[in-house]
Amino acid sequence: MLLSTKGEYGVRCMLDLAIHYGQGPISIRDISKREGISKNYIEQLFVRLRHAKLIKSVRGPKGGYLLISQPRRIKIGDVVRALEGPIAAIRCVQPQNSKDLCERISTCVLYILWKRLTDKINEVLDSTTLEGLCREGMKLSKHRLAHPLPFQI
Amino acid sequence: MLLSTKGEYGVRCMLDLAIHYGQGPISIRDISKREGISKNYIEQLFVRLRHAKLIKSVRGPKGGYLLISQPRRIKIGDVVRALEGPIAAIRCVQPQNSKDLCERISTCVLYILWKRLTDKINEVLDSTTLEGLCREGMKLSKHRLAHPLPFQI
DNA sequence: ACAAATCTGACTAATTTTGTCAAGTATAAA
DNA sequence: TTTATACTTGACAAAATTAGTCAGATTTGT
Ligand code: FES
Ligand code: FES
Repeated sequence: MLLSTKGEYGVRCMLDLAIHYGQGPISIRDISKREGISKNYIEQLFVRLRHAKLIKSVRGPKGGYLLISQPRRIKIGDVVRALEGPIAAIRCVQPQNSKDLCERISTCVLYILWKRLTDKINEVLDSTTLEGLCREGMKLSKHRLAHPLPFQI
Repeated sequence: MLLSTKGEYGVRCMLDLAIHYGQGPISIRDISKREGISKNYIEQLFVRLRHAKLIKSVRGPKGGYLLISQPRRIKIGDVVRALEGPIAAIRCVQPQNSKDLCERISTCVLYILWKRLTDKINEVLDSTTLEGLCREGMKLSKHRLAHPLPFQI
């Protein structure tokens, strides 16, 4: 699997924030209820997202989290990378420490393949924004008017 | 990371077999030396590859492993899936057991994204064959004639 | 018989994942 | 000013996965 629950849940939470964009701070408690993800775990994810400057926090009562910029400006790739670290097919394409380095990169035919795959993955993730997902979701929900929310997550 | 060392090393070994295709059985000992991967670990990987009918074995002295079909017939996707199981962006796209299932698939806007990403990944992996890699490798080695092998792994 | 090789299953240390928990700090509202 | 709300931080830990290792059994060419 490319993503762990960190990435999966984190993107879900960011989409939740995007849906409620412009409505003031959204509390973790509310997100937790809607998405069915543990409050404590969301806190952990939001540490990373805040550190990556994708969200900001408001403390105190009526506080919560907000997207730091418009949903149209936030690429899913940014969210995923903030949560999971660099996305790559194998280690040597995005080396994190010295032991990830291959010495034969310049002549390695497989490196070319893994690099091509890595680029494709990031391309897909970076060609989708939170706003794009919101729009797709609204289109989906038009076909199922019974549902109370604008669309399901 | 999309692939663990199982996938990374396994593809390396399969490419090694492809390079020596038509030269009779190749022993794990030789592959281990060339690729710098533990003999014991390669044995484990080859269990999966044999079970997936990608390689066959010849026992006894002068024995070893051979590709079961021509390098042009073997897609990297087949190799990777044999080693790592189904390749997917997140669990619910290729559910392995009941707890991987999401109940909201039909209305989930994120499922659409993860599915698109998963398809793209498999598309890249399935559009490359072992022969393709061999050819690319030979092209690379033409530019570095000093090297003893046809090309480096 | 012997040696070269595959084959099998058990075992394990290290790491990552998937969280939980407790004790803080900041602040808006009463 | 008090209080309740909500973010913040760091520690902790069970479970799963990764990345192998190892011992022994089996097969077979010479
Ligand atoms: S696998 Fe890293 S350079 Fe070949
Ligand atoms: S994440 Fe599985 S259906 Fe939405």
